[in-house]
Amino acid sequence: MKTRSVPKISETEWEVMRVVWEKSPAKAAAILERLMAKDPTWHPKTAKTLLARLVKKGALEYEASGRSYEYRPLVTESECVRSEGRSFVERVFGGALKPMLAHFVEEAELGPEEIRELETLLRRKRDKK
Amino acid sequence: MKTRSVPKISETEWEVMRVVWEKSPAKAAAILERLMAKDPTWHPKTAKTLLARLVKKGALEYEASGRSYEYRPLVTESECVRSEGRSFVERVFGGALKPMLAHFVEEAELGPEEIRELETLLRRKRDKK
DNA sequence: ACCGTTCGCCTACAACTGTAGTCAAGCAGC
DNA sequence: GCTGCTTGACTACAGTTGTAGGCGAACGGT
Repeated sequence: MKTRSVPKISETEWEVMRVVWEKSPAKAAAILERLMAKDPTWHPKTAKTLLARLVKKGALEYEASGRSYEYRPLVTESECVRSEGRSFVERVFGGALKPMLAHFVEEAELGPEEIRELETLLRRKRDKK
Repeated sequence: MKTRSVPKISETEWEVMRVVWEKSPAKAAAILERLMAKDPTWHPKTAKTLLARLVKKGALEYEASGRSYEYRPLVTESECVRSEGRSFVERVFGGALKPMLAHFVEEAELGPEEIRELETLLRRKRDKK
């Protein structure tokens, strides 16, 4: 699996990307609407600029559809999540995964339900190994 | 515990901060030396600039010691880790902790040793709850 | 006392970010 | 067919980040 390098998605751009992943393919207007639903302070122009930048970065592509564009992702959410995750662990924990997991397990507000799910994941991981 | 807002530490600044946390209090020269030990491409001037910026941001303070400065952190590593962690989960997972943990458990290269430690953490978490 | 070395201070500068305004072209209704 | 709203293209602009250069003061050796 060739990890064709994922473009670096900035903080605000992630917000946009998450909408596009969710509703792809989506028109700018629809994306904006969704963004504003979550956070009414979004300005149309700002969203537009970000879409354009994401296209330039190669994170999105568009296809003209009548008067407007339909955007769709060029990178998958998991790719980006993996990439951001790696960079995060690298930056904050110097690459050490276990301390990172330990930290979050401590921090997290997890219900017993979720804890059990994670335990299952770990067990499977251990066995499969 | 008043979460006096942690200044935003950038990618490269984290590298510097990790050294300072490790060796505090430390003179610029010592910090630079440590940085170069890990990555010889560090330029003295660059490190200096970052130290100054971190001071301006309120992440470090210094105290004159003879001809040079001794730097020491004004924010603890855990504070910063918590803060970065929150922002990361927010940005990439929309705030959902469990999916985040699940992701890393899947991704991670963990030895059976480490898996057991994590299982223990989870168990304790569950019982204590 | 002089000179090179060391430091910190200020400056530079391009790329990237967040945030938004201007402009021109086109479709939509009157 | 003309007018106005929609939409994308281009422009703006300050703040942050990565990377470093120049300058002047002080230190340390000769």
